[in-house]
Parts: sequence; structure tokens; C-alpha cells
Amino acid sequence: MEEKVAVKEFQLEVEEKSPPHTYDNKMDAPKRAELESNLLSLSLNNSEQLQEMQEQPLTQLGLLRIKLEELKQENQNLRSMLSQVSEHYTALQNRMHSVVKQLEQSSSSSHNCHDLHLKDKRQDEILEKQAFPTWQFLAINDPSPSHGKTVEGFDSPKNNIGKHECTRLALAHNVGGDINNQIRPEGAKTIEDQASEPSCRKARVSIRARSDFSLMGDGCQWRKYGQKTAKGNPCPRAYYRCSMGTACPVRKQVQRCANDETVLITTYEGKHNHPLPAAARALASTTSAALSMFLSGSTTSQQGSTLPNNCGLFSSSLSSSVPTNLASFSSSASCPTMTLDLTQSNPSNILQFQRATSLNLTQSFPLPLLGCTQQSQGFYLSSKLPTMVPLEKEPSLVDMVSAAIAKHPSFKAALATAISSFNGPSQKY
DNA sequence: CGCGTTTGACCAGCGC
DNA sequence: GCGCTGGTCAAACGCG
Repeated sequence: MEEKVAVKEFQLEVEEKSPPHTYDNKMDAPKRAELESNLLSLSLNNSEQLQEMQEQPLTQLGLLRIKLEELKQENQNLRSMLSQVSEHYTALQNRMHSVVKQLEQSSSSSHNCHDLHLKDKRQDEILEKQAFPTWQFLAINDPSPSHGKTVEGFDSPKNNIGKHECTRLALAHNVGGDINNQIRPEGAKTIEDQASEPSCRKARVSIRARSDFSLMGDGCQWRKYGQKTAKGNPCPRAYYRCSMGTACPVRKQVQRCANDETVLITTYEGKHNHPLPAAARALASTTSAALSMFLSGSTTSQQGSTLPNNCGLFSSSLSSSVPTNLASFSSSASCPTMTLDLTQSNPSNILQFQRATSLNLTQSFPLPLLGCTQQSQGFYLSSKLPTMVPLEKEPSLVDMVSAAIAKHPSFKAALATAISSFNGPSQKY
């Protein structure tokens, strides 16, 4: 947005500085007739404007001035839009900070609850029911004891990342970890137990987005280390490692959807061991928060329980603010995978989580809502600007998620409700 | 020459 | 145990 405004300003500056190709009134008749013809050929719908033009001295300067006014008007509109976006972003950032503080308090109080758990199991069960009215029915159709899985997918406070990011991720880490430790279905494995299981070692976040490009910009640098054609999909799957840090364990897989080749599926796994650029932090923190909420919620479900498909994460908390079909669950993969589906245009499909392969989070857990500064990698300027050519670069995931937010105003409310429901019960802990 | 990509080989998990 | 499949390795190759 800022770049677009800057481009507009540059255009205006160039036009104002350009020597006007004025023609004096002494011009010959054929030339004057030609100019008049050209002027009339302009398909201006505004007859008033056209009349005003004809009354002016017949010069190109007049035409340029009109065009200048139009550009100024558009520039003003863009500035207004930018101002509004900035205000909304600031408000959301403040909101997120307050939520983070509240969650930090609830996290510390949950440690106290841990002692209660050790003293009186029965009392703990009561606490468990009280503490997670929202999450407790996050039953997964997967009967395997995979609940309580460690959240390895994203940054932890141990990592050398920014202070702000560290706080946020520490929050996510604490939320998932403490719940894992405290509320464990009988017979369920501990975090450490399951972390040691090779088949279920890491949680993943998958992002579905429509793109003609083979990659989606996410702020990180990746090095391709393999490619494989998976069964059931003619499109090969590419394997990438993060090359921003030395021996960074983060990997991602990129593959086109078998059913719709315009859909690019990017799956992230692992946690970065190095500072991330802003754009990457935004993506990582969003997926981290969503994943931790998903995983922490799943830990409260009873093993082997079954719920209807539309009964899942956020189902009670978001159902009031977001239309139906927010969540769907299935269980066909060994790893818990959360999918951010940016391909949906239906506002009713805002939030969807998948468990095991199909925790289908159809919207986009909003990146900017988590207070990250986003730096877009690719700008796709309006076609109204002939001087600006769309960058021949992979689209930015951050941009796409942001666009999804802008497209669905209910995202904000949905997330706020989700966080509130997440925060509220924890405070009881 | 260094770095990234390509691609066949290899390995481990899983189901039958 | 065997075969299938997903994931990774590493040598070969290409490019700047």
C-alpha cells in the first residue's frame, strides 16, 4: 500500500515537472481540428467535465491537469485507506498484547493448579471440566493415543528470536505444554513419550493457497533437497530445508493439490534455530499459535471418543461469531497436521481445524492479529497503474493471509472470540 | 569454484 | 517377511 502511494506520488511529481506540450492559439486550423477530435474521442462520461475541458484553452496541459486531478483524488483515497489499515492494525496489535498478558497470567496460575492435580485427582477432574468448557469436547475421531503430542513445529522460547516474538511463542509453548502435563487421559502417553515416537515426531502446519507459482514467499530462505512423486498425485512433492541458519531443522514440503492443481500446499515442520525476518515471524507465530491452540485443545479430549464432524476446536466459542461448518475432523495421518486453507472464498468457512491429516483450518489464523509486523515480499499493484508491472516473484503467504483477513471481516471477531474462549477458561486454572 | 538443484539410491515405517 | 510408500541422502549437474 505504501509503495503504491509512493508510486502515485512519483507519477504526480514526474507529470508536474514535465514540460507541458502547450500549443498556442495561433496554431493552424487542421492541427486544432485534430486536437478537438482527439478531445472528443475521449470517452468521458462526465459531460460536465467535458464541457469544462472544452472551455479551457485547447492544450494538452488541460488534459494533463484533469488527469492530475484524478490521480490526486486516487492518491488521497489510497492515503485514506492506508490510514485506516494502520489504525486497524494498531488496534489489533494492542488487543493482542492485552491477550498475551492475560494468557501469561493464566499460564502462571496453571502451575499452581499442577500441585492440585498431584494432591487430589478427583478434584483435578473437576478442575479440568471447569477449566476447559470449550476444549473438553474437542474429541478427535482418531482413537489412537496421540493426544498430548509435543509442539515441536515452531519456535520455542529457547530459540534466539526477538523478545516480542519470544514472549508470544513462550505463551503458546506454555499453553500447550502445561495442558499436556496436567490433563492427560489415562493411558495417554506423555509429551516425551510421543516425541520419541518416530512416526509421530512433529506437528505440522500445512497451508493451502491458490498460486500459479511453484513457491509461496514466506520470508525464509529454503534449499531444495529432494523431490518425490507421491502416490495418488501426479504432481511431484518438493522437499526444502531452511537455509537461513546453520543446521536449521525446519523443513517444508511443497506440492500441488491432486484435485486442483491451482492449489499449492505448503507444509512446514520443525522449529527455527535462528532469528526470523518479520514476514517469516508473522507466519511462524500465526501457525504456532493456531497449532498450539489446536494441540492443547486436543489434549483435553478423552481417548477414543467420537464427535460429529462439525464439533471441534472453537466449535462452541466461535459458533456464535462464525457461521457453521467451522471445524471438521478426520484421522488418516500419523502426524497431527493443521491446515490453513486460503483457497476458500466462502466466508462461512472461516475456521476449520484438522486433526491428524485433516485438521482443516480453513481460514487463516490471522497473522497481523498476533501483533507481528509484516513485510510483504511481493506487491501486486493495481492494473490501473500502467507503469507498475506485477513482480515476477512468488506470492507472499503473509500477503495472502492478510488478504483473506481483509476479505472476511468476521475473521477479527472470530479470532477475538477464540482467544477469549481460550483465555477465559485458563484463567480459572 | 561455490552454491543450489536434480535425481536415483537408500532407509525406515507400515500394512498385509 | 515382503512390498509399498514417504522421506532423506548424496553424487552429478548446472549456473553465475
